[in-house]
Amino acid sequence: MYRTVIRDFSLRTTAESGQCFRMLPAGGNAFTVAAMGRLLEVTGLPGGEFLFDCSPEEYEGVWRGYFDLDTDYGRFYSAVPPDDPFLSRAVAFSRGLRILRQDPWETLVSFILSQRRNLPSIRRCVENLCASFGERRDAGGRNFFAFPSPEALAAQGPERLAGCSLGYRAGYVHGTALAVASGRVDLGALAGADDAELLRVLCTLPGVGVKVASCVLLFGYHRLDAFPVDVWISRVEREVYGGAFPRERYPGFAGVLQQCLFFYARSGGSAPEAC
DNA sequence: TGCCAGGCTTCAC
DNA sequence: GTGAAGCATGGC
Repeated sequence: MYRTVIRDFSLRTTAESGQCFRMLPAGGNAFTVAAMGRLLEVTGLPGGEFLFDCSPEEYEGVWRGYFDLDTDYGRFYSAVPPDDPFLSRAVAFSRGLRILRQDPWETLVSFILSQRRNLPSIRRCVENLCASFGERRDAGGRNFFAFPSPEALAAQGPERLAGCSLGYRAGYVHGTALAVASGRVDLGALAGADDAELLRVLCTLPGVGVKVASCVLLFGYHRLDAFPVDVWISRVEREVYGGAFPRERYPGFAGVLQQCLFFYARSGGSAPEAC
């Protein structure tokens, strides 16, 4: 067990913001996280304290980085100008949200699955994939399934993947798994590419367009300039910003604000009449 | 029951 | 180059 105080961190907001699909409520203020081939339970305590059910070494070596706890998010939020009341409300509503440093492969497949689905449905698909083709692991007496490797998914036919309720996306996942498992696309080497090159290469994968690739940049490669535009953000841009969100005003962290806007919009946030 | 969901691909034009 | 249709399935 490891107990520590963390500023500007909300488990619930981070878990429910739609950036990850295996961070689930575990009763009270606790959440379980399956990531990086590990299972973790985190509990929010009074006074900004958090209890991690892992050793101090694992916290320092794995989870501190995964939750991006060394980044000062207060700096991002305080940069929001008062002349943008909608964004100000979105940021206040999303306080404590952090952009997780997720595995690029898991992020890539998860967001291929996300197209034309809602969050509960995506979570179910991801869990189906893990239970069917992921490696069974034991975490201190609790069993869970790691996210399946590219090789494991490439070895399945699309029809077997479709058995996980992937629908027409089964072919996309299979084709992408083949490209990664064969080495045609090297997700590790792409960590050294600039944003434009990374986006370009990801868009060569089946089922990956600009939106999915942008999500992989933001959530899998921690490129905080990436700004995925989905149906919710598109709606906000159209109804609040007259066409396009001024992302150029927020160099280096527009993606953080995108996630706040997405979370706020999905939660029912709407523009005031004055906007 | 019907609409919609963190879109992408294909095919006219 | 651009716009529209088609796509599988589940949640609400």
